[in-house]
Amino acid sequence: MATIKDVAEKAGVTVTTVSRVLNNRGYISDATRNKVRLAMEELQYQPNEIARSLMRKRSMMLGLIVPTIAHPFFGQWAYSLETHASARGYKILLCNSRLDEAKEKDYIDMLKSNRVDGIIMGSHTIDVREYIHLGKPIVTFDRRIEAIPCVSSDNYQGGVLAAEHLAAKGCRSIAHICGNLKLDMLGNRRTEGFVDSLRKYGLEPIVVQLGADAFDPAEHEQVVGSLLSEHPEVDGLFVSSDMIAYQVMKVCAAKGIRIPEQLQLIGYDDIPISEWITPGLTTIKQPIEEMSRLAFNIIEKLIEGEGAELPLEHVLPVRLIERQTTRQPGLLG
Amino acid sequence: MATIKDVAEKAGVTVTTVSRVLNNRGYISDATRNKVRLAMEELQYQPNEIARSLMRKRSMMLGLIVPTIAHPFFGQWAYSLETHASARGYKILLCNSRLDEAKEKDYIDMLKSNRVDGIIMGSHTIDVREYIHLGKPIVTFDRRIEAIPCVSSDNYQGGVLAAEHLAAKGCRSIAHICGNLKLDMLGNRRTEGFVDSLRKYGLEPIVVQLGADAFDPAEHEQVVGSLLSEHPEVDGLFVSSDMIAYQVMKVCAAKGIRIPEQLQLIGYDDIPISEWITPGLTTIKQPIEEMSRLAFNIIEKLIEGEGAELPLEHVLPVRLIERQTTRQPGLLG
DNA sequence: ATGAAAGCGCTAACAG
DNA sequence: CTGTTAGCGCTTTCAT
Repeated sequence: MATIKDVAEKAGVTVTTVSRVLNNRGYISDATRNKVRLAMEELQYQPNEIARSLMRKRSMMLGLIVPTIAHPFFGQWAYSLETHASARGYKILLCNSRLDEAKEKDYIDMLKSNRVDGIIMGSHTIDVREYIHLGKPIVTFDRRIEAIPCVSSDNYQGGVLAAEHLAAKGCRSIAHICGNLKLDMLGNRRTEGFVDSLRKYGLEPIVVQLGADAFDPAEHEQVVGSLLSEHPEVDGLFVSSDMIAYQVMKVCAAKGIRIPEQLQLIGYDDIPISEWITPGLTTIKQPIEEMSRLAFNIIEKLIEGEGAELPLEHVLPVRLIERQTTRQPGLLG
Repeated sequence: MATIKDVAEKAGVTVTTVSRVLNNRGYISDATRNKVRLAMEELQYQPNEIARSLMRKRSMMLGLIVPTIAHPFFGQWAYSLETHASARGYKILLCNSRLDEAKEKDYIDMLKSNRVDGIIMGSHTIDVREYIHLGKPIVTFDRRIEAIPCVSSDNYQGGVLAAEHLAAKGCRSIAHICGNLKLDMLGNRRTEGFVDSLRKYGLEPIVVQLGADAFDPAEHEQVVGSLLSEHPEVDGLFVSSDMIAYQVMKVCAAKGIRIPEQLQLIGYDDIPISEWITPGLTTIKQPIEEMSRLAFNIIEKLIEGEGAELPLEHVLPVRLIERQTTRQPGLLG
């Protein structure tokens, strides 16, 4: 590939001059500017961003760590994030941590070595907590770590909404399936909100945690299966993601449990499909677009050194989307 | 951040020596090696990969261009790809082209400027075809461009399988919804295979194309809606992605069309949810894992300069997964 | 076994 | 308005 030097020689000027027209800095006569432009054209010159990054100490790269981009929620989130980032000239380095401590650490090291300007973490395990003392802008999603800014949706409120909805729909025997509560994610507050709220109604839900491998469908199915077998009396179920809700549907279909007549179901996230399938999934909608925009804005501010006055917690509202996996008003018993 | 120079000073050696222990090259006494190691520890030194890339002319970065990572198929694909890449020390730069010509070009320029070692294109528009004369390793997914290696699944066969299945299930009035055929993607062969095959049965399907904005749910819904309104006789429908199949389900639910009794439906991709929902979606499964591994292997070979003997087309088999949106054997009329 | 020096491609004073 | 020079952090001959 042509370098700035090649362009300079072809145009009969020095590299400084070429650099000037490249960056629109300082005075250049139209004549030389045109000569340089022409040389660039002819050589199909493309400035080497690696060299620029080295010089400027600014890579315009952001590290994005998610548990897995294959999960629809993180896919949408990453999409929005990348859209905002690229609109501002930032590129995204994609990392799938699989919620694995060692991998997370390796990715963080990798991102530091590659001198990304900032890191957006949608994933962190227990161990990574004390590990993040990189004097580098970070923002987390749904994970509070010390003095690191965090954007999340109102998980507690999401749990409350689900609880109130099931209670209002007449459920008496309620269960809840959530991710591993040991992972210390704000998502756990969904469970807290749900349980706290139900207790106000004098109800005590059965709570089941999924294993450490948070994205193993087979394990999920097994957990759902034994819950419904051991507790056939359950008539209301709140799960912590739409994906799990679908697995509940599968198990129910196999067991002949009708939704919502015998079991009312509420998911979390509101991924696009939830609106399309039959019965439509009642779920708690997270404001993905706002969350990703906010996360980007924060990291950009941090990079620009304007992070001082930013609050650490950014909690965005959620809302319950009522569809057909919970009973319709007319059918209320 | 500490530089190699800081380490050298702290250890009382020159940068050359530090570089040596960093790269395990040449002779170093154990004594100095340890001194250097210690200094690195104390300074929390992390080699600057940007400087290394500049020097080595090798960034260990791969550009990944997809229409949108928010689509479950590309999400899964990108996940697998990143898994293979990171296992071999490569990083992934994520680009969402939105199937927009201008954006694609910009991304390609960006990737060239950033000196990625190779590009994996899961997206290309008409215009980008002649644009790709970057003397850089590329592999495409589902898109044949001149002398560029391409991995795809057997799209034509996918169409054939769908046609045979619908015909065997007794459908007489068949329709097909596909992406924009102008986009010259191998995915179009699904339509060809489908139509060719049906004609052998003396059937002529109605073919409806989606608009240019391939991922606009509202538009999809509208297209599906008018197809089913204008052709109430349709009893078999093959759509080119599971996501569209779900929208068909929504429209059918609204119109009171029962699946599979009145309308049999086949999707494409076999995203995870398709197995869980009720009725389970009959669909054509693409071997995502193999396709991503192959794509990575090819790009790696290309980067290593061993691409000469590689064939240009890599077509992997698909298979039909029969579920409940097509009639069960026992119910055959 | 270690060091000195040049250079990767680019930017940024400082001259003139 | 343009050129000279130094340097970003690292690797790599070539000496010693």
